[in-house]
Amino acid sequence: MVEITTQVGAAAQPRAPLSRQRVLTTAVTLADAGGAEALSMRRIAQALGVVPMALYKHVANKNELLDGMIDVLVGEIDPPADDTDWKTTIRRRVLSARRMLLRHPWAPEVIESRMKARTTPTPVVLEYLDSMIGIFRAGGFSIELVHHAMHVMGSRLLGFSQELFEDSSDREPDADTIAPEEMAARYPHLTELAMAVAHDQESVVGSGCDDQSEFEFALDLTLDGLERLRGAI
Amino acid sequence: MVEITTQVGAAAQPRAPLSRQRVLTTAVTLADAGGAEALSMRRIAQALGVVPMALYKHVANKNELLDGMIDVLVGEIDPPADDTDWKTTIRRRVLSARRMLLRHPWAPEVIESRMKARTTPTPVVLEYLDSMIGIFRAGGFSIELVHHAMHVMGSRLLGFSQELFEDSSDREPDADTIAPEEMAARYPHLTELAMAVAHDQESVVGSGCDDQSEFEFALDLTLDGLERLRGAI
DNA sequence: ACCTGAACACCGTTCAAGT
DNA sequence: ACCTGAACACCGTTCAAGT
Repeated sequence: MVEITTQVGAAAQPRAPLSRQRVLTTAVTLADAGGAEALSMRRIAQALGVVPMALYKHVANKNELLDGMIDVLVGEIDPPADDTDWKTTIRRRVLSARRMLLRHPWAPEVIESRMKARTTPTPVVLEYLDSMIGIFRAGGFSIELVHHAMHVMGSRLLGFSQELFEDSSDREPDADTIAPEEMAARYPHLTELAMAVAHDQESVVGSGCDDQSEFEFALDLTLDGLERLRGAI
Repeated sequence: MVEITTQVGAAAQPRAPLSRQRVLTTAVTLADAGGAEALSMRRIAQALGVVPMALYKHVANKNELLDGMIDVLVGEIDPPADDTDWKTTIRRRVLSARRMLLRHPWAPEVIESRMKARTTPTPVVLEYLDSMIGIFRAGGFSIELVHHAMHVMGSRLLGFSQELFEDSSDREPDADTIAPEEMAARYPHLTELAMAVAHDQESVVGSGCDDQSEFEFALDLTLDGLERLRGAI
């Protein structure tokens, strides 16, 4: 009964042989479905129909697996266009990174935790950063200003500077829900802002705040600020 | 033997009675020393000389404990000055938040993970955000622009927009160290930048990149950009 | 009524015993 | 030589048994 899957072929190999790539993409799929907390060596192995120890032939340990997953994500970011100005190229690429991130909401947390620990980013990430720097340089930025620019862009380079709070659906149940009138009394400014935003978009069904255009607003404010400094620093 | 610590006093109570505050500050101290991964209910209990289950009288579960720890950190941010303009007030407060964060390097990861999950931020965080919004409003910002501003500031409000990579000391050992000449060949732009930064600060002993001034550069670029829009939006 | 030890259902990773 | 089951040292949390 247990042997059913392997006894058919002459070579007696599992249907699709395990590979680093297959381990990584399975892990990404698992995280997409269940979040970062659903990622365990044991569960990945189970999803692949394999004993947990089999994974250790393809990744040294869990941290290396997480690094590999980040590489998979960076690979999903569109390559730079080479037929337009620096600003458009950077803008498109960052927005592509953001789209990637929306497909993998667990990524910021994992990237955050891994960037704290690693000695050097993986070659894939280095290549990506190098390419970004190259775009600024080709656009006429001094190396000093490029350095500032990379810091200013910060995590936006990888598609996020985290929204302080995710949208309201899909949350843990809230223990201490507060009455709206008490909310308004205690946090008057927050309430004013929430009402203004809601009123602004009364036609839209959603959360009352368009994260995408807010992201673009921040991105453009930053890019415009950098452009103003180009040549001056 | 086991009874030694409790049999002395008449009331037979542990030396310092457990309290939510003591649980939280102990957890913060533990994380400061060992990072986010060192934070376990069992270890916190051990540090308090208590059985793990005793913690559950003061926090509902680990997530609520993490939220409580974030509240402790927000409490460390200096209150706003009220004798100066909006820009100085925001700037000082954000820099105070950043100093808090430098004392607690595990915080961004924890904040990131908790903000993904919670329904509503804790009252302490809400109060902090409300106060920030109030400063912008008092500075003559329209509610629409304040909304944009809060998004633009993003995680910088809590003292971080994460440095993509931490400084080089205190890292995991690096498996695949690369030869400098191969580094230069593969990542020319990255190398140019690294060299320029190193040369820039040859007098300084440290990592060759002043994170503090880079943070301030990004902060000021953002604040200046917002000021330019004040009144226009 | 209160407290808590043991237990449950998990982890990542090691390692020796099996083929 | 290769593979892997069992084991180790952990988790967060439940719950019944003890006082």
